[in-house]
Amino acid sequence: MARARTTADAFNAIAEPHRREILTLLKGGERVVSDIADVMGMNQPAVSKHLRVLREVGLVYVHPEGKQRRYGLDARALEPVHGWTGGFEEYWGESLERLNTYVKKRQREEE
Amino acid sequence: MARARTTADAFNAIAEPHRREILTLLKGGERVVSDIADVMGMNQPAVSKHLRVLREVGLVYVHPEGKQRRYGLDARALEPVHGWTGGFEEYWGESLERLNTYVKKRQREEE
DNA sequence: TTGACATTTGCCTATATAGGCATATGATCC
DNA sequence: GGATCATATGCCTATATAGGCAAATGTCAA
Repeated sequence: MARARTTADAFNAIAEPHRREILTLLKGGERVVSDIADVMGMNQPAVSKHLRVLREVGLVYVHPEGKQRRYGLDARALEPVHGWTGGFEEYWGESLERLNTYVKKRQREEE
Repeated sequence: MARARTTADAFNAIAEPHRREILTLLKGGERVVSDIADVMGMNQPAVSKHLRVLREVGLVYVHPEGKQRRYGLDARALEPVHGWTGGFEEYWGESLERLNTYVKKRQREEE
Protein backbone atom coordinates (compact mmCIF):
# COMPACT_ATOMS: atom_id res chain seq x y z
CA MET A 1 0.00 0.00 0.00
CA ALA A 2 1.20 3.47 -0.68
CA ARG A 3 0.94 6.62 1.33
CA ALA A 4 -2.49 8.18 1.56
CA ARG A 5 -3.29 10.86 -0.96
CA THR A 6 -2.50 14.40 -0.03
CA THR A 7 -6.14 15.11 -0.67
CA ALA A 8 -7.27 12.47 1.78
CA ASP A 9 -7.70 14.94 4.64
CA ALA A 10 -6.27 18.07 6.18
CA PHE A 11 -3.61 16.06 7.99
CA ASN A 12 -2.11 15.00 4.70
CA ALA A 13 -2.71 18.27 2.93
CA ILE A 14 -0.83 20.40 5.45
CA ALA A 15 2.15 18.09 5.58
CA GLU A 16 3.59 20.06 2.69
CA PRO A 17 5.37 23.24 3.81
CA HIS A 18 4.43 25.24 0.73
CA ARG A 19 0.79 24.50 1.33
CA ARG A 20 1.08 25.68 4.89
CA GLU A 21 2.73 28.81 3.60
CA ILE A 22 -0.18 29.41 1.27
CA LEU A 23 -2.69 29.03 4.06
CA THR A 24 -0.75 31.40 6.24
CA LEU A 25 -0.61 33.90 3.43
CA LEU A 26 -4.37 33.69 2.94
CA LYS A 27 -4.93 34.77 6.51
CA GLY A 28 -4.28 38.23 5.18
CA GLY A 29 -7.24 37.97 2.85
CA GLU A 30 -8.16 36.53 -0.50
CA ARG A 31 -5.46 36.37 -3.12
CA VAL A 32 -5.16 35.78 -6.79
CA VAL A 33 -3.02 32.90 -8.03
CA SER A 34 -0.31 35.00 -9.59
CA ASP A 35 -0.11 37.00 -6.37
CA ILE A 36 0.53 33.89 -4.38
CA ALA A 37 3.12 32.70 -6.86
CA ASP A 38 4.90 36.02 -6.66
CA VAL A 39 4.93 36.21 -2.90
CA MET A 40 6.12 32.64 -2.58
CA GLY A 41 8.62 32.80 -5.38
CA MET A 42 7.21 29.72 -7.05
CA ASN A 43 6.11 29.34 -10.61
CA GLN A 44 2.42 29.48 -11.25
CA PRO A 45 1.66 25.86 -12.18
CA ALA A 46 3.18 24.63 -8.95
CA VAL A 47 1.01 26.99 -6.97
CA SER A 48 -2.08 25.98 -8.90
CA LYS A 49 -1.43 22.37 -8.03
CA HIS A 50 -1.09 23.12 -4.36
CA LEU A 51 -4.27 25.14 -4.48
CA ARG A 52 -6.04 22.22 -6.03
CA VAL A 53 -5.06 20.00 -3.14
CA LEU A 54 -6.11 22.60 -0.62
CA ARG A 55 -9.40 23.04 -2.40
CA GLU A 56 -10.07 19.32 -2.46
CA VAL A 57 -9.78 19.10 1.28
CA GLY A 58 -11.85 22.23 1.67
CA LEU A 59 -9.16 24.48 3.10
CA VAL A 60 -9.61 27.12 0.45
CA TYR A 61 -12.41 28.25 -1.78
CA VAL A 62 -12.23 29.86 -5.18
CA HIS A 63 -13.94 32.90 -6.38
CA PRO A 64 -13.63 33.67 -10.10
CA GLU A 65 -13.08 37.30 -10.74
CA GLY A 66 -12.69 38.17 -14.34
CA LYS A 67 -9.84 36.22 -15.79
CA GLN A 68 -8.36 35.80 -12.38
CA ARG A 69 -9.30 33.40 -9.65
CA ARG A 70 -9.31 34.67 -6.15
CA TYR A 71 -8.56 32.12 -3.44
CA GLY A 72 -9.72 32.47 0.11
CA LEU A 73 -9.09 30.66 3.35
CA ASP A 74 -11.58 28.28 4.89
CA ALA A 75 -9.80 27.12 8.00
CA ARG A 76 -12.53 24.91 9.34
CA ALA A 77 -10.85 21.74 8.11
CA LEU A 78 -7.94 22.57 10.40
CA GLU A 79 -10.02 22.22 13.49
CA PRO A 80 -9.76 18.42 13.63
CA VAL A 81 -6.01 18.69 13.47
CA HIS A 82 -5.94 21.27 16.19
CA GLY A 83 -8.34 19.22 18.23
CA TRP A 84 -6.42 16.03 17.86
CA THR A 85 -3.09 17.55 18.79
CA GLY A 86 -4.81 19.42 21.60
CA GLY A 87 -5.59 16.09 23.16
CA PHE A 88 -1.87 15.78 23.88
CA GLU A 89 -1.42 19.13 25.52
CA GLU A 90 -1.19 17.72 29.00
CA TYR A 91 1.45 15.28 27.81
CA TRP A 92 3.89 17.83 26.52
CA GLY A 93 3.09 20.20 29.33
CA GLU A 94 3.12 18.82 32.84
CA SER A 95 5.43 15.89 32.63
CA LEU A 96 7.83 17.68 30.36
CA GLU A 97 10.64 18.00 32.83
CA ARG A 98 10.41 14.49 34.05
CA LEU A 99 10.17 13.12 30.56
CA ASN A 100 13.03 15.23 29.38
CA THR A 101 15.48 13.97 31.92
CA TYR A 102 14.22 10.48 31.39
CA VAL A 103 14.70 10.57 27.65
CA LYS A 104 18.08 12.21 27.97
CA LYS A 105 19.19 9.49 30.32
CA ARG A 106 18.00 6.83 27.94
CA GLN A 107 19.78 8.43 25.04
CA ARG A 108 22.99 8.54 26.99
CA GLU A 109 22.61 4.90 27.82
CA GLU A 110 22.06 3.98 24.20
CA GLU A 111 25.43 5.37 23.17
CA MET B 1 10.48 16.17 -6.54
CA ALA B 2 8.70 13.68 -4.40
CA ARG B 3 6.71 14.08 -1.27
CA ALA B 4 8.69 14.83 1.86
CA ARG B 5 9.67 11.87 3.98
CA THR B 6 7.30 10.81 6.69
CA THR B 7 10.21 11.28 9.04
CA ALA B 8 10.75 14.86 7.96
CA ASP B 9 8.72 16.29 10.82
CA ALA B 10 5.68 15.69 12.98
CA PHE B 11 3.39 17.11 10.30
CA ASN B 12 4.34 14.32 7.96
CA ALA B 13 4.54 11.64 10.61
CA ILE B 14 1.02 12.13 11.91
CA ALA B 15 -0.54 12.19 8.47
CA GLU B 16 -0.83 8.42 8.75
CA PRO B 17 -3.94 7.34 10.68
CA HIS B 18 -2.32 4.26 12.18
CA ARG B 19 0.44 6.38 13.60
CA ARG B 20 -2.07 8.70 15.16
CA GLU B 21 -3.79 5.68 16.61
CA ILE B 22 -0.54 4.52 18.15
CA LEU B 23 0.08 7.90 19.74
CA THR B 24 -3.41 7.96 21.14
CA LEU B 25 -2.94 4.51 22.53
CA LEU B 26 0.28 5.52 24.22
CA LYS B 27 -1.53 8.21 26.16
CA GLY B 28 -2.57 5.37 28.41
CA GLY B 29 1.03 4.62 29.24
CA GLU B 30 4.00 2.78 27.84
CA ARG B 31 3.34 -0.25 25.76
CA VAL B 32 5.23 -3.16 24.34
CA VAL B 33 5.26 -3.66 20.56
CA SER B 34 3.22 -6.85 20.52
CA ASP B 35 0.67 -5.14 22.75
CA ILE B 36 0.25 -2.35 20.28
CA ALA B 37 -0.03 -4.80 17.42
CA ASP B 38 -2.71 -6.71 19.28
CA VAL B 39 -4.76 -3.70 20.21
CA MET B 40 -4.58 -2.31 16.72
CA GLY B 41 -5.12 -5.59 14.94
CA MET B 42 -2.08 -5.13 12.76
CA ASN B 43 0.76 -7.52 12.27
CA GLN B 44 3.82 -6.76 14.26
CA PRO B 45 6.30 -5.73 11.53
CA ALA B 46 3.92 -3.07 10.30
CA VAL B 47 3.68 -1.65 13.80
CA SER B 48 7.45 -1.70 14.19
CA LYS B 49 7.81 0.36 11.05
CA HIS B 50 5.35 2.95 12.25
CA LEU B 51 7.14 3.10 15.55
CA ARG B 52 10.38 3.71 13.75
CA VAL B 53 8.91 6.72 12.01
CA LEU B 54 7.48 8.05 15.24
CA ARG B 55 10.79 7.55 16.94
CA GLU B 56 12.69 9.35 14.21
CA VAL B 57 10.58 12.45 14.67
CA GLY B 58 10.85 12.12 18.41
CA LEU B 59 7.23 11.38 19.16
CA VAL B 60 8.00 8.20 21.04
CA TYR B 61 10.93 6.86 22.95
CA VAL B 62 11.99 3.28 23.47
CA HIS B 63 12.85 1.55 26.61
CA PRO B 64 14.28 -1.96 26.28
CA GLU B 65 12.89 -4.28 28.86
CA GLY B 66 14.13 -7.79 28.60
CA LYS B 67 13.36 -9.12 25.19
CA GLN B 68 10.59 -6.65 24.80
CA ARG B 69 10.77 -3.00 23.91
CA ARG B 70 8.50 -0.66 25.71
CA TYR B 71 7.43 2.44 23.80
CA GLY B 72 6.35 5.63 25.45
CA LEU B 73 4.82 8.87 24.28
CA ASP B 74 6.81 12.06 23.96
CA ALA B 75 4.22 14.50 22.70
CA ARG B 76 6.43 17.54 22.59
CA ALA B 77 6.91 17.32 18.84
CA LEU B 78 3.16 17.79 18.47
CA GLU B 79 3.27 21.25 19.90
CA PRO B 80 4.37 22.93 16.65
CA VAL B 81 1.44 21.33 14.87
CA HIS B 82 -0.95 22.44 17.55
CA GLY B 83 0.56 25.87 17.52
CA TRP B 84 0.42 26.28 13.81
CA THR B 85 -3.20 25.17 13.52
CA GLY B 86 -4.02 27.30 16.54
CA GLY B 87 -3.04 30.32 14.53
CA PHE B 88 -6.16 29.71 12.49
CA GLU B 89 -8.56 29.46 15.35
CA GLU B 90 -10.07 32.87 14.80
CA TYR B 91 -10.62 31.99 11.16
CA TRP B 92 -12.73 28.94 11.74
CA GLY B 93 -14.45 30.50 14.70
CA GLU B 94 -15.77 33.99 14.29
CA SER B 95 -16.39 34.26 10.61
CA LEU B 96 -17.70 30.76 10.35
CA GLU B 97 -21.29 31.64 9.69
CA ARG B 98 -20.49 34.25 7.15
CA LEU B 99 -18.00 32.03 5.42
CA ASN B 100 -20.35 29.11 5.46
CA THR B 101 -23.13 30.86 3.65
CA TYR B 102 -20.63 32.37 1.30
CA VAL B 103 -19.06 29.07 0.37
CA LYS B 104 -22.44 27.39 0.07
CA LYS B 105 -23.58 30.08 -2.30
CA ARG B 106 -20.44 29.70 -4.38
CA GLN B 107 -20.85 25.95 -4.54
CA ARG B 108 -24.37 26.32 -5.72
CA GLU B 109 -23.25 28.70 -8.42
CA GLU B 110 -20.58 26.30 -9.59
CA GLU B 111 -23.12 23.62 -10.36
C1' DT C 1 25.28 -23.65 22.85
C1' DT C 2 20.67 -24.19 21.73
C1' DG C 3 16.06 -22.94 21.70
C1' DA C 4 12.26 -19.89 22.19
C1' DC C 5 10.47 -15.57 22.04
C1' DA C 6 10.25 -10.34 20.71
C1' DT C 7 11.37 -7.06 17.49
C1' DT C 8 13.59 -5.13 13.52
C1' DT C 9 14.99 -5.10 8.84
C1' DG C 10 15.08 -6.41 3.82
C1' DC C 11 12.73 -7.16 -0.29
C1' DC C 12 8.77 -6.56 -3.14
C1' DT C 13 4.67 -4.14 -5.42
C1' DA C 14 1.34 -0.67 -6.23
C1' DT C 15 0.59 3.93 -5.76
C1' DA C 16 1.55 8.95 -5.25
C1' DT C 17 3.63 12.48 -5.12
C1' DA C 18 6.38 17.82 -6.18
C1' DG C 19 7.84 20.39 -9.45
C1' DG C 20 9.65 21.76 -14.30
C1' DC C 21 8.04 22.54 -18.90
C1' DA C 22 4.78 22.78 -22.54
C1' DT C 23 0.22 23.11 -23.58
C1' DA C 24 -4.78 23.42 -23.00
C1' DT C 25 -8.61 25.95 -21.16
C1' DG C 26 -11.03 30.27 -19.82
C1' DA C 27 -12.14 35.00 -19.85
C1' DT C 28 -11.88 39.73 -21.59
C1' DC C 29 -11.64 43.13 -25.00
C1' DC C 30 -10.89 44.73 -29.73
C1' DG D 1 -12.98 35.82 -34.73
C1' DG D 2 -8.34 36.90 -32.88
C1' DA D 3 -5.06 38.58 -29.56
C1' DT D 4 -3.88 38.54 -24.79
C1' DC D 5 -3.66 37.59 -20.18
C1' DA D 6 -4.58 34.26 -16.04
C1' DT D 7 -4.97 29.57 -14.60
C1' DA D 8 -5.26 24.81 -14.99
C1' DT D 9 -3.76 20.44 -16.73
C1' DG D 10 -0.78 16.83 -18.90
C1' DC D 11 3.50 14.57 -19.19
C1' DC D 12 7.83 13.36 -17.18
C1' DT D 13 11.31 11.87 -13.51
C1' DA D 14 13.03 10.87 -9.06
C1' DT D 15 11.68 9.53 -4.78
C1' DA D 16 9.06 7.50 -1.14
C1' DT D 17 5.96 5.28 0.81
C1' DA D 18 2.47 1.08 3.58
C1' DG D 19 2.14 -3.28 4.24
C1' DG D 20 2.84 -8.48 3.42
C1' DC D 21 6.22 -12.05 3.99
C1' DA D 22 10.70 -13.98 5.04
C1' DA D 23 14.71 -13.61 7.33
C1' DA D 24 18.05 -11.31 10.50
C1' DT D 25 19.04 -9.56 15.05
C1' DG D 26 18.66 -9.38 20.01
C1' DT D 27 17.66 -11.27 24.59
C1' DC D 28 17.04 -14.45 27.96
C1' DA D 29 16.97 -19.16 30.11
C1' DA D 30 18.30 -23.83 30.70
